[in-house]
Amino acid sequence: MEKFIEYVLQFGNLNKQQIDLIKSKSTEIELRKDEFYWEAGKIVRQIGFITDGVIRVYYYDSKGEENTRYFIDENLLILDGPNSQGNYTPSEYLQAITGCKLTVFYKKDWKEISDTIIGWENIVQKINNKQHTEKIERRSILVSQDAATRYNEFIDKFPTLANRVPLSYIASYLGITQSSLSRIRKNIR
Amino acid sequence: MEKFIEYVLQFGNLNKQQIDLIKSKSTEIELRKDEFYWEAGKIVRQIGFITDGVIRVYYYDSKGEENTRYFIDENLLILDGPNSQGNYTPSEYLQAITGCKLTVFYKKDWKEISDTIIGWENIVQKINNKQHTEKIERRSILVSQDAATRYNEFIDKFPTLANRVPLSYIASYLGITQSSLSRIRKNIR
DNA sequence: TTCACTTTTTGCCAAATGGCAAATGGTTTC
DNA sequence: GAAACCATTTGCCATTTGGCAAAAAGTGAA
Repeated sequence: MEKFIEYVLQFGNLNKQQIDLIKSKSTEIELRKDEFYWEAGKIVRQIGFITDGVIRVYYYDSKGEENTRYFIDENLLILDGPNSQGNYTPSEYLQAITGCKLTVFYKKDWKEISDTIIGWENIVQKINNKQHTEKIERRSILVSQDAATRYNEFIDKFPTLANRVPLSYIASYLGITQSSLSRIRKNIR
Repeated sequence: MEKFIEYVLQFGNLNKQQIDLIKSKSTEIELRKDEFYWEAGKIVRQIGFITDGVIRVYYYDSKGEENTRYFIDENLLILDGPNSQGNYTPSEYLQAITGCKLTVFYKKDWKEISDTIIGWENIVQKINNKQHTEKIERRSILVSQDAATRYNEFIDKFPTLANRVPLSYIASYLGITQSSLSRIRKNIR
């Protein structure tokens, strides 16, 4: 919980009363390895903030191939549809690839926070924009560099992940086959 | 101008008075081919909406190579920093690659619209989120598919562009060399 | 038209990557 | 420990892509 507050305070000020409101509406949950946070086609009922662990976001492309779009790690706010109102049904899967801890807010409570705290929407928007920008920048690297460089970028960004998650996930994120990734790792050794 | 109003109305309702306010604050500008809309390092002073033409977004990577991050075409709202407030200095270049027409709003006027029209920020946020999502999805395709497929996606998305802009821009967007792209086009013919 | 300049295509070869299958290594279950 | 199962590495070869330079095609100015 504290992690979430601390994170939010980077984007705007909150007084004690407001912080208490947020705390009172939050719930801590844990996901076991391989458990899903979202599943494509199922309505999303909560807003989540990852405090520990890593989640993998993937989808199925037009050929039915599974594609890892990105990994999301600590200090990331998982909003849902455009503005977290109404029902949202994602087309992606969000799966915990390590044990994860999240601070979550049910839609109704989130709305109450929005309605009560002036400036809350603005803060959330700032966070959302920052996250989007980072995602696009990371994706850009994945397009313009060769596979070994892409893998190194991945290692820089997720140093603890390289040896903890299936190679196939990483390969799919980098846009190469598992065999190629295995050979790249061999060369680095 | 009408194009902008029409676009905005897809995301929320506005009454005549509100529409008139927006119209009164807008300016139409044109960019000649190759002219810059943004330049890295220069403060952005306006919010723009493209009604005609195509703009290329590029940056220089750590090796000093120019990389085309994406093309933006009609009906795209070019916001600046997280919430279009204060001064924002981009690290990207936005260059018109065809003649372009834009509806623009100066920061001060944009703020007045925000302050006057209740729900405006919400509409803008919806637009922004939609645009971000589309960008990420397009980038995803660029990572997971082979070069010919990527080029076909590009043609689908920007059918009029293929023969109007330098090959090097397209190649850089697709993450391949110009020679490779030339060969891919040869195979398609 | 001719010249100068830029963009695109092509040839050649090296390097990177994919596809497939077998071998190896690790983990879990009984 | 043995067997079954899954993940990773490796070999082999075909295909794709890159790097470089020259040729060809296109463009604009005089």
